[in-house]
Amino acid sequence: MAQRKTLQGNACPVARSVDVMGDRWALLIVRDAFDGLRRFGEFQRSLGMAKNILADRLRKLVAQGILETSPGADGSAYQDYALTAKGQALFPVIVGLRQWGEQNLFAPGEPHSVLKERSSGAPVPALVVRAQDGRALAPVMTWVEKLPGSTDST
Amino acid sequence: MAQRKTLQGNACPVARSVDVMGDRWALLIVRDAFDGLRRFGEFQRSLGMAKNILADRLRKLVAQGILETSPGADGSAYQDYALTAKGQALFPVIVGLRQWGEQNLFAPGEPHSVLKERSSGAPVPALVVRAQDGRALAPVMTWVEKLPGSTDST
DNA sequence: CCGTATCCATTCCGATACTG
DNA sequence: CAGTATCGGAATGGATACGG
Repeated sequence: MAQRKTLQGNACPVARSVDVMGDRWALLIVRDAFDGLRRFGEFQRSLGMAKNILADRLRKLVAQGILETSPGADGSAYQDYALTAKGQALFPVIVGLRQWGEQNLFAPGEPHSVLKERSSGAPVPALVVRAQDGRALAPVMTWVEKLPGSTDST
Repeated sequence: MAQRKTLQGNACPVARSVDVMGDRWALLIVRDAFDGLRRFGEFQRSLGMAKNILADRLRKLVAQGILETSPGADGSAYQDYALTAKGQALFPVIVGLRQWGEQNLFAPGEPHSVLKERSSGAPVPALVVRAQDGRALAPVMTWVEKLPGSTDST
C-alpha cells in the first residue's frame, strides 16, 4: 500500500534526477569519487556509514551507470569504483551544492573543507585543474539555445 | 540506536547541503516554488504527495529559512509560501539537476518539461528572464577567487 | 580487506478520516 | 481550502557477526 512513488516517467527532468540522486548518500559517494576515492573501504571510512548500506548504494549507482567497477588497480581481487561519464556530468550539481552550503550553511568565518586534489593519476580532470593556485570552481548561469523536444508544464 | 546521523557540523559544505536538501521532496518543493507555486494545495496537486508529509516538509523548509510564510495574498486566512534569498540561491542546483536529467535520464528525443514561466508578478526574477525567447538557462564552470576560511580535506 | 547477511530501531511515506 | 491525526507498510540506517 505505502508503495514508494517512483518519479521516473515523470516529464520533469528535475524529478527524475531527484529520484536517482535524491537520497542521503548517493551525492556524497559521488563527491568522494570526485575526490579520487576508489575502494570500498575508502568510502566507508570517509562517510562513516554502515557497510551494508554502502554496498547497497554502490550497487545502485553502478546499476544506474553512474559508477563502474574495474578489477582492482592494485593486486587485490576486489573492485574499484570509478565515475562514468554520466557520473562525471554530475559535477555542476556537486559544485552547486558545495557553494550553496558555503554561503548559507556556515557561520561567517567558520572554516570548511575545499575541493580535494586528486591523489592518483586517474580521470576526473575538472577537479585537478584547481590545485596549483588558490582559485576555486564556481557555477554561473549562461545562455544556451533552446533544447529540442521540450513540452510545457511542471 | 539507529539514530540518524546528522551531517551538520561536518566540515564539508556538500554534506551540510545534503543534510538539508537531500531528501525526496525538498528539492521538488523548491522547484515548484521557483515555478511560482505559493499555496499548500498547489504544491499538493503538483507533487501528488500526501498532505501530512507536505505539511511536514513545508515546516522544515520554513524552519531552515528556505521558505517563508506570508498571510495569504488573496483574502484567505491561510499561508503563502515563498522562497527567501537563501532559497532562491538554490537556483544553480535546480538547474544543474535539470540539465543532468535532461542529458542522462531521457531517451533521445523523449519529450520533457521546460522551466515554467512565472504566472504572477512575484520575485524569482532569474526564471522570468527566460520567457520571451526560446533560450534556456545553463550552468557552466568559471573561475572565481579563492574563498576565505578554507581548510583542507573532505 | 571486501563484502554479505541478519537483526532491529527509526524514519519515510501514502491513504484516509477528520476539523475548522 | 488548509491543514492535523492516525494508521500501516516500506525503506533507511546502524551494529554487529560472518565468510572469502
